[in-house]
Amino acid sequence: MRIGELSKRAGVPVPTIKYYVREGLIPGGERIGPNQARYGEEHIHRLKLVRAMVDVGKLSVAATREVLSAIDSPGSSLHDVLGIAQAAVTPQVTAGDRAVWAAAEHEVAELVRRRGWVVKESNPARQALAQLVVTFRDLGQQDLLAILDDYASVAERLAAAELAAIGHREGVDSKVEGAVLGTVLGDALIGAMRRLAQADASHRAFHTAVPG
Amino acid sequence: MRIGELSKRAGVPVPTIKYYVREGLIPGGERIGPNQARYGEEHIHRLKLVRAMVDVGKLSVAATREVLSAIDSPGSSLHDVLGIAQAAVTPQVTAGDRAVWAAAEHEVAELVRRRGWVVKESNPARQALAQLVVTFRDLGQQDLLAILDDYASVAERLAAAELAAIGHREGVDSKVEGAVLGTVLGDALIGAMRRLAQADASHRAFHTAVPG
DNA sequence: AGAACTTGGAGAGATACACTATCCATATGG
DNA sequence: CCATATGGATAGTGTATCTCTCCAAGTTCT
Repeated sequence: MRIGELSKRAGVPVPTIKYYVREGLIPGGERIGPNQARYGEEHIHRLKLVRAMVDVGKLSVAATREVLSAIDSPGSSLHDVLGIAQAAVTPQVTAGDRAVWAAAEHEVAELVRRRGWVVKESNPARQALAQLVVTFRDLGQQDLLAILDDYASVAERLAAAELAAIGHREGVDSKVEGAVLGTVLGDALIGAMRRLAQADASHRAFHTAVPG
Repeated sequence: MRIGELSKRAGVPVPTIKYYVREGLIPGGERIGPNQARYGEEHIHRLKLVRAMVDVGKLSVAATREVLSAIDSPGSSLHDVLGIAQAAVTPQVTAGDRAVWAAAEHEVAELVRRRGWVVKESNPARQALAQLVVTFRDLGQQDLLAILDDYASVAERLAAAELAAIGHREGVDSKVEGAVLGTVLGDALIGAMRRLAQADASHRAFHTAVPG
């Protein structure tokens, strides 16, 4: 198939496909002439994958490229690919006050220890969580930090469920893709779900309690 | 205090403060002359609030303005403010295939019914979730949708914990701010937590299982 | 008092990102 | 055969978030 058909079937404009090829997100077509190339089904899937990460998962094009190249690299394990995907979706934090920051990092380390989690010191999610802790404190919302453990136990359950679902699959490639998509799209998924549950909880608390 | 001191104490550059005032995120100082204005402690807090939403919560300046004006408006209830905050953090979806889309929306409605949740038809989280469902399907990851109910029950628990924590507070303003920050920063919080738990789960599954 | 600096306000410029548009020398297809 | 499509490269667009510059009017230092 040529680029026009690829564009139609994947629902992506031709110039955008060219852009993605330039940026290294998808491989170019198989060259069959000086200005002709052929594309296959795998290009369609790859294109959908890119759109899922960029549009739905809100990854930048650069982050998407990193995740995809991790998926592509043949030598890396599922665990490694997951680490790269996590790094790509975790925003870098902006540093703040030294002492406050150190305290927050220690608090995160303490939580990890309490849970019995094995997490590398270098995992960027540590800093991300520490920044949240600092932010809540700084805004006088320290009482909300009491539910950190609720978040932790819930996260544990989600991770287990996700990994179990992926474990049922056959083939490493399929597992890798599932794990990465779980990481990238899972944020949006739990976010949307949280909002539905929150709307319901808020409804219960503030409407049914006030009859007439 | 003048703008220079405000800048130092809040950790925000002077031009950025001016920009935020222009954009209506923070009120201007109390005018005490043709080119003099005075700022108070409340400006510091407001500025920190803005930075938390923009930097940590990744809200756009426009979305931040909407959330803040909801907080400011005296007539609205906690439930209303929560709805506005939710709308601000929920990304608008890009439409796709009609039939597939309707099926996904129905699936979401079914989940909501199964859970016994009371959620408005207009809640944007419905579309967001439907888009996720469509995306997973489109990528051949429909088996991952089996854990939707896990996500739902977990979300329920989080919403309850959050509302309970806020319920302990005194004063409506304090509750409102807590609820909004829970909504806006909660996404980042569960995201970071999920990554830590996932790293641990992945470690367990793929490292301890392979001795030597 | 005079010099140097700061302020408020507004418009212009800078930077980054993710596309789009244009061009042109080939190919293709009805 | 000739309008249309293609691949590849370069340039341009739109959006968002600052950041810079300017100026007249204060303020602070000495």
